[in-house]
Amino acid sequence: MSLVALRLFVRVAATGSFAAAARQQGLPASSVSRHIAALEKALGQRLLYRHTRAVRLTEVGERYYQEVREILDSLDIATEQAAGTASQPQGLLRINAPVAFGRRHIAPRLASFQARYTRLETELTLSDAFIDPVQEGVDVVVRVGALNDSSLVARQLARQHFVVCAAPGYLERWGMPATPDALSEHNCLIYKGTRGVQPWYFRDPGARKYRVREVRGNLRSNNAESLLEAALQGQGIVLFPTWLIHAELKAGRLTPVLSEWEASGEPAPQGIHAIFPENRLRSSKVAAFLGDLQTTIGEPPYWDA
Amino acid sequence: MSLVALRLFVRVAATGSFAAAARQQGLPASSVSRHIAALEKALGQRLLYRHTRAVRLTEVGERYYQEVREILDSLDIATEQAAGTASQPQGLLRINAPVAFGRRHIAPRLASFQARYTRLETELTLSDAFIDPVQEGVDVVVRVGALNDSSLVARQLARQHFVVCAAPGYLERWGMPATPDALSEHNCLIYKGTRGVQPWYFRDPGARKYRVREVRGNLRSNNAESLLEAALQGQGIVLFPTWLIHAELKAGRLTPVLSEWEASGEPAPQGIHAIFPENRLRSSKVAAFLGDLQTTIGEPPYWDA
DNA sequence: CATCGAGTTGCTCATAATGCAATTCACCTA
DNA sequence: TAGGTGAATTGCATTATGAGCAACTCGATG
Repeated sequence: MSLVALRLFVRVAATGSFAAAARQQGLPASSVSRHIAALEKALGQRLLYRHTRAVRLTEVGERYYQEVREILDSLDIATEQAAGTASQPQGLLRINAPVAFGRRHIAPRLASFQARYTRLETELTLSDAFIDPVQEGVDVVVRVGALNDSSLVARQLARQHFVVCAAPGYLERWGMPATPDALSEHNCLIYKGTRGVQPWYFRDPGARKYRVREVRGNLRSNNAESLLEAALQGQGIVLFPTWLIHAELKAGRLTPVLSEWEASGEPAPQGIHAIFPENRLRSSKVAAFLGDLQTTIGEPPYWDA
Repeated sequence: MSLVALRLFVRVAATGSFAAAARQQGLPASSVSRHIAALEKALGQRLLYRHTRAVRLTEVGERYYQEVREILDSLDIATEQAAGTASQPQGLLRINAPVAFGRRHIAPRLASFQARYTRLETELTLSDAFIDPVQEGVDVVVRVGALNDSSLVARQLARQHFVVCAAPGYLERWGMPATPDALSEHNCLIYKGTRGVQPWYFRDPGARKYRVREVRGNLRSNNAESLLEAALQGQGIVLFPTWLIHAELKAGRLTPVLSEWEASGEPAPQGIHAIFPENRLRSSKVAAFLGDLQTTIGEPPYWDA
C-alpha cells in the first residue's frame, strides 16, 4: 500500500473523477486507475462505484475517505513542521482568487512574497465561480462577498467599500449629481450577474440602514471590467468596490461622486476573505501567505488609504 | 516519501536500532538505512543521531516520531476497518506471553482460534522479561502479576489463585501439614527471582489480610518448572498459581495442602492481564483474540473450575 | 448516429528498491 | 593495546515497480 495511492484516492473522492485527480497530481489517468485498483485490491474491498460519467464512493469508501483525508492532512502537517523547523516554509502553495481581485491585489504581491520565501512555489488560479478548496485541492481560496459554506475557516482580509464614480469628462458634460435620487437623471452602468441586476444601496450620513435607489442606464454587463472600461471612456456612472478602481481614482481617471453618502452594492457590509479547510490553518505555507497578505494589504487596506 | 520509510522510522525510533527494525519488518538492514536516509533527505532534517552503539532520536525526530506513530496507527485501524467490513479480521497478530503461561494456556488455544479466523496469521513469542508492546511492535502482551506501566491499556483475563501442594508420595512420607506454621517442618521449594526469594503468604479463613509465613527448603530456583519437576518427584512442597499446575492437580500428581487457608505468592491478589497500546483496542484482530481468550478461559478460569 | 470524454488495459522504458557483499566504526574483551 | 564483534553505511548487480503513451471500451450528449 503506498502513499500516492492514498493521496490519489482522496483526490478522486474529493473531485469525483479519476481524470481530475490525475490532472491535479500531474499524472496520467492510467496511473490513477491502477493505483486505485491496487488500493482496492489491498483492501479486498471496492471503494468507488465506476459509474459511467461520475465516480461515486462506496459506503466503505466514504468512511475510508473521511479517515484517510484527515490522516493525510495530519501527516502533511507533521511532516511540514518537522521539515520546517529552523527553515522556511517550502513546497507548493495553491491559491485561488476571483479574477479581478487576483489580478489587482494577489498577483502583484506574489513577487515580493516569493522573494521572501524562496523555497515556496505558488500556483495561482483565478476564477470567479466559487471553488471548494477541499474539492479542488487548493490551499487558500480568496472570495469577495458573502460566505455561505460552513465547514471551512474564513479569515477576513479587508472590509469592502463601494464608491460611486465617473470619469471627469462625463461629469463635466452631465454635471455632478447632488443626491442619490439625482442618479435617476444619469446613465448608470450596472452590473448584472447570476443574481440579477445589482441594486445600488445608499446610506444617508448618520443613518444605519442602506436604502435601495433606482438607477438605470444604457449598459449592463456581467463583466465588471467592461463596465469599468466604459466608465473610463465617459459613458456613465459606476458603483464599484474601492479595491477594483483605486488605481483609477488615484490617477484621477475616475472621480468620486456623492461621497457624503455611503454607497454599497450589497444590503449589508461585505468583506474580502481568505477561506481554507480548518486544518490548513496550521500549515506554515498558508500562515506565511496569510500573514504576508494581511500586512501588505494593511488596515485600512492600502487601496482605501 | 513512502509509507515503508515512515513505518521503518517508527520501528527504528521504537527499538532504537536499525537492525532490530529490519528484523521486525523482514528487510535487510541496508534497506532500512536507505529508507531512513531518504526520509531525512525529504525532510531536509536529521531525525536520528547515529551514535555508535545505539540510535537516538533528534529533537525534531522525537516530535515527528510521536506524530507519525499515531498517524500510522490511525491509518492501520482505518484500513483494517475498511478491509474488514463484512469479512474476517486478517493480517498478522503478534502475541507475547510469559513462557509458562503461554505454553500452557495460549499455545493450545491457537489452533481453534486460527481455525475460526482462517485469514489471521499469528506470531507467538514467549518471554518472561517484560516486553513493551510499542517498542517490540507486538499487538498483545500477556503478563502475570503486577502492572506498572501506565500508557498502556490492560484487560484482566483472570484472577490468579495460588495453591500449596505436594506430590502424594511426599505427603505419605512426611505427613500432611495441619497449619501454615507447620510448613517450617517441611521442605519447601521456593521460587527466587529477580526480586529475591518469593515469600509465602497465607490468609486465615475469614481474615482480610495476608500474612507471611517462614518457609525453608533445600531447593530454590528462578525457574518455576524446575521447582515443579522437583515437587512432582516428591522432593517437597511448592506454592504455585493454579494456572501453572492445574493439570497436575487434576491428574492427582499433586495434592493440595492447607486448602482451608488461602495462599498467595504476593501480598495482594494478582491477575493475569492482556496489555496493549490504547489504540490497538479498536483493532479487530486484537478484539477477536481477546474475545476468544476470554471466553475460552471463562470466569472462573477453566483451570480453577 | 456520430462524437466526445472518461476509465481501463497492454506495452515499453526508466527509475527505484532489493539483497548481498564489502567497508567502516566504535565498543568490548582478552 | 590489539583483535573481535555487532551495527550502520556504501557499492553493485538484479529485479520489480511505476510512468507514460497509445489503443480500446463504454455511456452520454447533441
